[in-house]
Amino acid sequence: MNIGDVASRSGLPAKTIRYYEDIGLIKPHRSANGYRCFAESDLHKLAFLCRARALGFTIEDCRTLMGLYEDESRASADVKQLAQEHLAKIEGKIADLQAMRDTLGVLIKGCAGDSRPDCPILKDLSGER
Amino acid sequence: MNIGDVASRSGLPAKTIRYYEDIGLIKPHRSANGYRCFAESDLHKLAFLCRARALGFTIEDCRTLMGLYEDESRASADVKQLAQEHLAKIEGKIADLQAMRDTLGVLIKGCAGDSRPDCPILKDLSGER
DNA sequence: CTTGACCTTCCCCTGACTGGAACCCTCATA
DNA sequence: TATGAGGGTTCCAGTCAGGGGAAGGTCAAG
Repeated sequence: MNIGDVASRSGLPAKTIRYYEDIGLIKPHRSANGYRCFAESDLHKLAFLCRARALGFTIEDCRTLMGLYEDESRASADVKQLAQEHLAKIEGKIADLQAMRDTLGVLIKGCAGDSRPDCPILKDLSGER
Repeated sequence: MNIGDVASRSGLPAKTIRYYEDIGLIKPHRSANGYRCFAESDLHKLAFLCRARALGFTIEDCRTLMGLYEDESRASADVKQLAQEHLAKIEGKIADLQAMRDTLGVLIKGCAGDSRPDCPILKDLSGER
């Protein structure tokens, strides 16, 4: 398969696939004309990466996960720990964003949103209370 | 004030303050020795920026917000609209992260987390069902 | 033979900083 | 007077995960 084929079948842009080769996540062969030549196993890896990235794992996490996936003698505890640490980070981000949302919601609610200049949003940002 | 003073009083690292000058958000004067020389109004702006960034506004949003803050004839509707657009983005991010959290939570729950290799997390990532 | 779709490498760009090197300024102390 | 600590300055490079686009090679169809 050429890169366009694996791109459409894996759901990843060709640019991203080249980048993943660059950083050593996949190692496709080359045809005589210099084109990358992807095996089914490469496609499988790319789909794996696509799903892991969609779950928010970093590239380095993905590298580790692929290593665990290919290691027949892995312990599921190692995978679970990685996933739990990632989950904790996601929950931290959610909490941060929710705090922003709550503050912003209050400010927006208090703002008339008309043609007058008086605005509690700017008042808050400027430190007035 | 020197940069160290405004850094501790505004809550922003000195590096960040230099960066904000670089991109034109603030324009401190210079002393004879070449040091940046900050007025109270600069400190006020930096604190404004610090709070706006903490609410997740982008630098470009902050630039707009500062402009509105300094424009005595602004309409609060303009501020409100910016804030509402930002709120919508935050809510989108929260929804994305919650979806990740939920999926990840299910996978983690199903993983024994012991020394055996069998792992539903890897199974899911690899596309098996 | 040409056209258009595909592929290649290469380099720069993103946001919002952060780290570090190399150097300058000021003040207190030995 | 030398020196050392603790400010400050500029500039360069790196972060993360790719995206955009240029310049050029390859291939199948008409």
